[in-house]
Amino acid sequence: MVRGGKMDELNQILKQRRSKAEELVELGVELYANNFKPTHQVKDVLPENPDPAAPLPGGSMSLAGRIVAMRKFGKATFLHIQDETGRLQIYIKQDVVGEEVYAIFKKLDIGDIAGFKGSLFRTKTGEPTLQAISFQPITKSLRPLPEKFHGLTDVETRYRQRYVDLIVNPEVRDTFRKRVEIIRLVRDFLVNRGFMEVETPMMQPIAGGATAKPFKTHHNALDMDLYLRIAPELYLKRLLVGGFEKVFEINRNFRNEGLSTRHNPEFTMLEFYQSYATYHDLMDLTEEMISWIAAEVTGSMQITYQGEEIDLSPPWQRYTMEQALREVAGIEQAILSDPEKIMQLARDRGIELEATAGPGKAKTELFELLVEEKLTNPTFITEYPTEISPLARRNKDNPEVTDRFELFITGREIANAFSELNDPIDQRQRLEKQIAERGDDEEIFPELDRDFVRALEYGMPPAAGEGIGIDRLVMLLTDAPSIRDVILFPHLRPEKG
RNA sequence: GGGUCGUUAACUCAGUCGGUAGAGUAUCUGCCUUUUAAGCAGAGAGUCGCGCGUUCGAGUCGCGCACGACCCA
Repeated sequence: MVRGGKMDELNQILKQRRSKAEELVELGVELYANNFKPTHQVKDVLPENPDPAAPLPGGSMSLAGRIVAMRKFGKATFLHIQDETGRLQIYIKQDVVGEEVYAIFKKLDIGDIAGFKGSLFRTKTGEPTLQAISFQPITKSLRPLPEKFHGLTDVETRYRQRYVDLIVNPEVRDTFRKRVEIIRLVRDFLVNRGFMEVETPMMQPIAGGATAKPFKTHHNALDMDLYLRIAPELYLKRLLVGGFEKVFEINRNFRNEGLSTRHNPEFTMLEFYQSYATYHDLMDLTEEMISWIAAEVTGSMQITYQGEEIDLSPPWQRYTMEQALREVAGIEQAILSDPEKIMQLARDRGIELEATAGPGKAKTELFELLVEEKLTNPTFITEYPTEISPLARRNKDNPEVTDRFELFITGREIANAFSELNDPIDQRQRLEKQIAERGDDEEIFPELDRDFVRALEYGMPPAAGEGIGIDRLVMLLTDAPSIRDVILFPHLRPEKG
């Protein structure tokens, strides 16, 4: 839906607001003043105790905020202002502020930002209220806010004009506060365990570390193509070679693929790497980190996601992929053990296997089809086939699988981790094999990252690394149905086509 | 990419069988000094997403397009 733009110039309400603004100027009011200094925020003056008898802070105070509701009674008005910390009722009446000041006040609109000075009292319903002795218009609003009762619900407008969404929908503000808190907690958790936060290139000459289509861009001065990174992995491992033993990065990745309730083209990823650790160590760490964050953010390790009860208290279920196919999907071991039979089963289920695909690929596809969505409570899946895990270390006892896990919660992949492959010769062969098998899609794996292999040749300590999709974690902990609800400005097509 | 649904006033939504475009909130005017979805009386406000077609006549029917949501790939 196309809204805004030149049509608005004709709109009655906008005209009225502009003419009110002119009237205020004629009365000597500065429409966009910047000299009001609030002494308090709403949270400072409201008692934590909702008891209507709780004592209120005394004395004179001044607060600023956006006017979000107004009830006018001729010569007196009740209004609510909203600042970052909450809403406060204000009572302003003519015989206190004087006729001239009150006449100016009457020209304010819902949506304007204003400052009020006064002292607190309780109304007869017990609501803490600022009795204004003076006020100052601070910022004139030329556009009306959405209706007070239903608010703004149109999702398109909410995403396009997130600023309006944030003004009128307190739960949206809460979600993004929680997002910030979750990221801070992740950071605290890792820093407290001796991890060092680093920044690695967002623009890379070779977009490696994952299998995805990258965005392409161009550096003019160097006259070279660059790719927005699809993962920081290969750079973080270079740092392990360099001698930093525990590193992490929380930053954006970019993937040039479809959009959905779980995919935004740019999304936030945590990746961390720990030298001398294995993927088993990271399962323990992940359990501890996510359950702790959940308790900090939601107050409990038992959460509800879209009506489903999720128990995040450790220990979490751990299955090998074969176990999951057996226990959750009910596939017989005789089939799982037979490469021909498992590939046939995959084809029978409608999975298209490329000529180069082996039984590992078939198992992975069957897992995604039959098991993933059933993993509601946190579940680690281990022993991913080597053929789909080019960067992971082979299992010592069974080279067909890797020392890798993925974590699923609410049927969605939340984390992916493995003991890192640090044998440069094996690494080179596996990357070359993957490039050879990439098919006709040349945008994926454009070429071998020779410098990465060279780094491994200097010797990378044994390490385990993990990626956690921060957006999905935030969705889980804020009960958000769509990734767009946890990204402030999600990607949308332009308004005017 | 495919399917389904949606797009009407600033916001939230009605709109019957194809026959003058509706409500609540918001806005404006008047009354109103403890209200809180304040109240009472009155008023103004529309490119019915865009285009083409069918028809005497289209918000309504058909086709196309745009944007969005959900499902599928």
